[in-house]
Amino acid sequence: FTKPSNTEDSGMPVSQQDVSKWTEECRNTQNMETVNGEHKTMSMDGDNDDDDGFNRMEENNDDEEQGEEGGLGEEESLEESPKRSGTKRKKMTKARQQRFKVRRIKANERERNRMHGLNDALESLRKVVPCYSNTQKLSKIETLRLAKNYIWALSEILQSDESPELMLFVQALCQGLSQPTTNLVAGCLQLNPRTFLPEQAQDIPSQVHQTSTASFSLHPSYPYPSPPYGTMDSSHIHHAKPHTVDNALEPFFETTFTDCTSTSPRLRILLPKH
DNA sequence: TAGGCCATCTGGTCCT
DNA sequence: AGGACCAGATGGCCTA
Repeated sequence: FTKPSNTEDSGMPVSQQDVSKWTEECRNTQNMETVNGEHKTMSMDGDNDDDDGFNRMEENNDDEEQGEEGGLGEEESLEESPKRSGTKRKKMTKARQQRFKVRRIKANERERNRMHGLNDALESLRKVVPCYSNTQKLSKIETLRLAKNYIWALSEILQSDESPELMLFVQALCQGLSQPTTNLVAGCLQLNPRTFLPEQAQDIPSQVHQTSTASFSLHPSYPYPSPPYGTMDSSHIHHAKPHTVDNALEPFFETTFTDCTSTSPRLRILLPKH
């Protein structure tokens, strides 16, 4: 996290005392916008007419006659169509300004905590998805995509009586993933990504597809758009370290991944005991 | 330097 | 009224 430039060394307020501290700081530094000419608050409409909360708070400190009118929700009348024009703007008393600041700071803290919780959950997901690595962390989007593929692949296994083809299992795992993540998966499984990438599908012997009982061919209702994101970062190939016993897949397989290089290997799935 | 990823702030909306 | 959730905006960091 990089704190706003005008917060200097105070850091972000994370506690109640920080709230009051930062509130005072905001009062002294006008707002986050132009103290040093660098850090601007967001103006969604781009009109830059000090229509955001902090600026609203600063504009009418001397106006006390407006009254409370029932609280903070009215600092901006929603039914006022020209509310962004800057012509009609509710003026705020000092008390309302102060409450607005505190409320916003508290909301920011809640939002931070919420996102931290989300990230924690994502990290937990990374650990149970194939190819967990402390050094080469999957991005959020790739983690979600891989998890989705993983769930789908495992569900296919459950519906099948026979153990799946490793190659097709990995192929299913990597559907829709970026090249770097595919390489990472391959590295974790000690496979050559060329052997299962969709564009190299013709390299796979046809009998591999046909002998597969747990078909991991593309799911009919399973769109796999080419990832428009991410660079085809070859560094992932270099950084990808083959995982063996500490891999997240290990609990599900009897064999280690060093066995995966054998011809047409079959996975032996250990289904969870109920 | 551009692009990807990320954390944070923010305002809006919905729900309790 | 206040909290949760969401999406847009912004800027920092990293890497090719």
